[in-house]
Amino acid sequence: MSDKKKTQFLTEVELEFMTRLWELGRATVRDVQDALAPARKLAYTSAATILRILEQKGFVTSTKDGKTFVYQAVLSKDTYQSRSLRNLSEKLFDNTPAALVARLVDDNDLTEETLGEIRALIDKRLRDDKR
Amino acid sequence: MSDKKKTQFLTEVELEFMTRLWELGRATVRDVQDALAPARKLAYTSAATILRILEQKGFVTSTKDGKTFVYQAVLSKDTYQSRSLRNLSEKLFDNTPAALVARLVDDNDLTEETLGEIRALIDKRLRDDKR
DNA sequence: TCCTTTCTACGAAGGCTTTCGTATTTCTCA
DNA sequence: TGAGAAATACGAAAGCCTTCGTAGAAAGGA
Repeated sequence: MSDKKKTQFLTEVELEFMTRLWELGRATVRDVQDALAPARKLAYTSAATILRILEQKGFVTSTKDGKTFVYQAVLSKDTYQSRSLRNLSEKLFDNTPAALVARLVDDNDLTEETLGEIRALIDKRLRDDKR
Repeated sequence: MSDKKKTQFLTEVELEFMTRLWELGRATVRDVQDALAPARKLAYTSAATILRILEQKGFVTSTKDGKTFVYQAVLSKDTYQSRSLRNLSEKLFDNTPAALVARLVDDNDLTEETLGEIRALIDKRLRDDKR
């Protein structure tokens, strides 16, 4: 009666929590709460609720250690990054990844160094494909 | 008493409408409704409500043509693309655009042709920067 | 003119998100 | 063993999103 698997994407707060879980690996409610930004004062029960919801949605699993739940991400960060990029490309760039990169590199904030890194990535991928 | 300017991002349906407006330029409620996918049956009043909300949020403006409102995007698609990419990079890629591109090019769906296009874009940008 | 069509204005319903409080259970150790 | 600390379970409140219906205004033709 759990995963209805309707929602493919994380809400704002859910992403915040998943980010902590991706960093921490296995973590309790307390661990995650402590890992939030210091300014982010969230009641313990609120943190517990978010993790319970994430489990209902199938994004994390829990095992019990004594009386305490230990949570772990099921959805990997890599997978979610890919999913998010595919979605953005589809919804905002006519399913044209090159257009997405074009917009990214047009951004004035990008340093020449970053651009160089990006080109190196592409070159490597093109070389690897050749094999 | 309008733009509270809290929300920087469009909701799902708002993006759907903005996409039509970006394509149409100036458009009435009826125009936008007609431009939606045929399978997407949305009541006329629903479409009118969405456009009214978009105006409240400052994403579009309207002028009156007779008794009818004509809407037009204030937020450009380019701007919104940049904003969305910056947000994704920040929230999911540790503010590292190169990591975003790395994930994109690791995606198996990308053809060699697309990769070539992307590299050309980077090269052009690097060349332009030199001047 | 007045009837019909088309539009705007507005509110309400239902669902989801975020936050938290209360009640209950479980563990620990003095 | 029993009191206190810490965890879970659950629901409620407030706010936003999406959809639509009703009411009323505006326009135009028979």
